[in-house]
Amino acid sequence: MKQPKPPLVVLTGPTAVGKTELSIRLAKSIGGEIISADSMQVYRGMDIGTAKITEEEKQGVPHFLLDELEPWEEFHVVLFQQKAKQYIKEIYSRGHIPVIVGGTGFYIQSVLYDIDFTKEDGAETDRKEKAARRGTSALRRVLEELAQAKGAVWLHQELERVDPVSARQIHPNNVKRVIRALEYYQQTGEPISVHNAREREKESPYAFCYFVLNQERAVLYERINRRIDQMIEDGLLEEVAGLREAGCDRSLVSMQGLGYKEILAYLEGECSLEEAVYRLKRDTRHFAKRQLTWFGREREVLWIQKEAFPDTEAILEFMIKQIEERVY
RNA sequence: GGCGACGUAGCCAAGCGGUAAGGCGUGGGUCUGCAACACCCUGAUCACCGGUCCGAAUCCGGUCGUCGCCU
Repeated sequence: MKQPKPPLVVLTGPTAVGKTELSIRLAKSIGGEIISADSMQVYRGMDIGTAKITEEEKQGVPHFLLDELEPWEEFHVVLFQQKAKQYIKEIYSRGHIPVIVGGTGFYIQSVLYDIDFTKEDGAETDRKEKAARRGTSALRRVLEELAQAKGAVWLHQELERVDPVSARQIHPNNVKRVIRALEYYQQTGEPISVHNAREREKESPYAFCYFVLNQERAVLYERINRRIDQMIEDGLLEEVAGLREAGCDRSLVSMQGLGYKEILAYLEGECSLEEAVYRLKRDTRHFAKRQLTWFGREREVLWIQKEAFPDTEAILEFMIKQIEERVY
């Protein structure tokens, strides 16, 4: 007799496609509680630039992983996964269905396939460094310095030596990933390519529905452009200026978020406001495109092409039907 | 009407006789502890016609177009 898998609903899609609004309607009709899978909305005080849902818009639906950290705290997949799993458990205990909503595909993947991040001891050994250096491990720092001093090609050759499979998969210029692979190998003695291959085979522990809301590219881009103009009107400049006064600078992961790094560049006199807005729009469009490629390679995804439905009601109906078939 | 400048991919733009740099945008892709990150791939025969030359985007002539100045 096999245990029935617990239910899980995922609603994602490129930025500005309209996930938030739909998520509330969905959660209300299936008795769901929402877990945000968004690497920037976890931060307090970053509201306008992340297009965070307001209290009012939540309409009483519980939300998690929103406003849980200060902008100078670190956040990454592993943390996300830990917290999300905890919340999922709690939601089950209330007899509700967890609905993961957000555009960070990597985060979604980490819980959906319960990717194993525990092999490494990095998190332990770094603890004392963490406070000072934003969680950058000593080993990682050494590798970063080596990359700086000896160059990307040299570093890549080091990887070639210990993990030729990864070396072939990671472009030499992608220093960040080369470092990660090297770091993994040095900490575990196992090539990360072996780990990745293993994790990739995993079957999800959940009975899930993975919805990707999408719409015609041109329309989406238009929405993005408009949304950014709106953010400026709503006071994005003030929001970023406030964070800056609070001591946030561009070295913070949070300040690398779209809308923050561009406006910070403007506030620091690096470019005109017009230029900053132009870059922000462009980078956001690029981001949406990258999100779509990501979802395109995920398995078992249910695409919802907006223009194929007459209205939101019809989309909701489709989603509920899918959930009934697959999740219960 | 006259004089001058210019006309290179969707846009910006180098080249100035030897067989088309680069940037941006666009499109595609990678990603398993920084992921709203990082990274990779992606296009033209040079307005048109004729001439000179072994060879022309590059020189000459003409046509068309754009811009500026002048009457």
